[in-house]
Amino acid sequence: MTTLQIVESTAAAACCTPSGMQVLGTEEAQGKARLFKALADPNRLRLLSIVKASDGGEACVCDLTEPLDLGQPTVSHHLKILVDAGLLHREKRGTWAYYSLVPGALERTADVLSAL
Amino acid sequence: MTTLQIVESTAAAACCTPSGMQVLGTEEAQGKARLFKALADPNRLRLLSIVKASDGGEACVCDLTEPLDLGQPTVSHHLKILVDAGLLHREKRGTWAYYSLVPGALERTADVLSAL
DNA sequence: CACTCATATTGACAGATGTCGATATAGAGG
DNA sequence: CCTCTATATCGACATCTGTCAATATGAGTG
Repeated sequence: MTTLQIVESTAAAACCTPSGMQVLGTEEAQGKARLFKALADPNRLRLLSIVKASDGGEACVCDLTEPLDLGQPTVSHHLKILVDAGLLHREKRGTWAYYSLVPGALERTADVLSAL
Repeated sequence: MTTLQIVESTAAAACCTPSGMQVLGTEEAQGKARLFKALADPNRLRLLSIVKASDGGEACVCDLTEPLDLGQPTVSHHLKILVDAGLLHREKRGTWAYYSLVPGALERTADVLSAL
């Protein structure tokens, strides 16, 4: 039975683990779980994938409804979750809403795993 | 409106995206979502973190119950989910069950994100 | 075998989540 | 102003999920 030190980085930036054995604190874990919750749905993964592969790196809702075979309200709902998670960026131009990957967001999420 | 090619890698290994614009297929997305589902809980993230930081890279249930402030059945339940997701390895020695990170599993999961 | 300790499984239940249909909002064009 | 068209929000519903208490399993020990 080893004693582990629990680290709660109160502020946002959880950078460069100092040293010693440290473990995710409750608050940190909640924040990171929120990120993975956003990724924990096949349709949302496909949304990210389609947006990433789209011309110009952006897509509007009407481009996303058909390939997912979901209703428009459902797609809007998933997009909102991805935006709230900081993974997608939303820009309204005229009647259309264009969604694009937040630069580096996926990479930062990947780093969370390596840094676990 | 751009036409995107949907790729369904029937077999397991989804390596080296050939070229062109490609998008996660339904089946692939489900499999990958299952992975992230396992990570989409703060207590499971803490479990991974504690196991990783533990002496010898392994911990038994009794080491994990207290820091999480959860009942033993609940911890067992979370551990099972992580094992089923291929993230943790379970080895029974005597009365105790020792859990350890599956080597490279977190890194492979991180790669899924970059490869989205 | 009887007893204990560590872990797993079961059943129940509250709360979260994904989906849809209906409706609201809001910009573009007549 | 009225009408499209694109998107967002709302309300409802079935399903999934995290948690616990109770119980089962199974190894070690007297």
